Amino acid sequence: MAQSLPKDQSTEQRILHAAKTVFYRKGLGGARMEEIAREAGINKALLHYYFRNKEQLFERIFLEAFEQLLPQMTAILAQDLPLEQKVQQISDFYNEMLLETPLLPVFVLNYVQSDPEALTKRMISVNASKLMSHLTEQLAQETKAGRIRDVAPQQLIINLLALCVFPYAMKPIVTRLFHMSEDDFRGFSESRKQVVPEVIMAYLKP
Amino acid sequence: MAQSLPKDQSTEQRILHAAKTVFYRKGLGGARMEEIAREAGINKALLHYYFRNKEQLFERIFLEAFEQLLPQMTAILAQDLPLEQKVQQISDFYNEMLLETPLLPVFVLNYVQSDPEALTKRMISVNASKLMSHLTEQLAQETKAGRIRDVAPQQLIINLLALCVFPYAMKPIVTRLFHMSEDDFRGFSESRKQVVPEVIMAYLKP
DNA sequence: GTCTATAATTTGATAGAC
DNA sequence: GTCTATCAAATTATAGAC
Repeated sequence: MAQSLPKDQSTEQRILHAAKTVFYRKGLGGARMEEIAREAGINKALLHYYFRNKEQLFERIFLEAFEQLLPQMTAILAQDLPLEQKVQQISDFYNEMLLETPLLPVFVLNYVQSDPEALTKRMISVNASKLMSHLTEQLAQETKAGRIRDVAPQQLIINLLALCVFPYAMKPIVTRLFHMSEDDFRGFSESRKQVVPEVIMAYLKP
Repeated sequence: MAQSLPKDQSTEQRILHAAKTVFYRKGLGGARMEEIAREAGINKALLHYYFRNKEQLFERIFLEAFEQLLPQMTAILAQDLPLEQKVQQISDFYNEMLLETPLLPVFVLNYVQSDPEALTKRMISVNASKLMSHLTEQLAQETKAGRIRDVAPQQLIINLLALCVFPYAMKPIVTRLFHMSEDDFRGFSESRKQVVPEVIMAYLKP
């Protein structure tokens, strides 16, 4: 615990940061403990001293990543706000977060796809029942008031998530396809903040 | 299971099919040659007899997968058709193809993300210049004619691809989130064929 | 073409000194 | 807490018989 460096990160913190870097890029199967250790500036033995094994270290990284993906959207949707504001908040949140962590979506999706029990064994219940009923009710009200047309809540959620997340999942392809520099992509990301709500609200327009 | 069937697939075909199954699910790093051999009903030695090493086998699978992702859309967009029909064709194509091969998107995206040179070293030029100029012109015409509003071609392409592909990239999460059976998901996929063009055309509406 | 057996590496994990 | 050295298991790849 007693770390000599006052302002520097603790060894555990550096390990977690290194693990994130390597796991995000290579996945569980492709990542090497050796590489994580090197990235953290230590050796394998010390890595195993902090985290008994690879699985345990991965678990830590994966859960934190997953938490940033779905729950954030459900949290915003659960608020008591006009629909349009929710959509804007979600768009802002994802586009800002994923500009900083563009590897996160594919990292999560890849592991979920590779391990059929990735979600079940962690009781990631994705407690959507309450959320869905809340959203369904809000949509019904807005529809009744004639402010939006009648659409399925599931389709809305999927569309919203797709428009927010997918551009980052394909970042390497997007940048190559459109000959974007890192700066270009930042501008693109910024523009998505407006485009996503535009698309969603146009879709909802009566 | 002796494979003495005359019209049955050749050994090479069965290997490729097995490799697809395993690579799609586990990725390059997570896949085991042993598992591919078992899936193909042969042993490792014979696997190496047909494909010298893992990389070479993977290359074959990856390139075929990538070809199904982007080029199909560009091919449809390059046709001489009204915009709305193109969008519908693209929606139909992806939703039908990905219902059968839902693991494909994450497989491709994961490898592209894991290897920074995945695209460059294969001169996957993604020759979009010609496509982009063609699409840009069509959008300009439709805009001038007052049939659609003025939107950036890049945003349109990304939106279209996101709406088509992302639901399958998140299939495990979607099914869990909405408590869908395989049959439910088939219905969901079918409904996407209409939803995607609805969203896109609403976005384009003046 | 297909197999068994085995070589050659890689890699996750541990032992033990400091 | 951190390191060096090393083990044990897993995994890719090859040799050689049939």
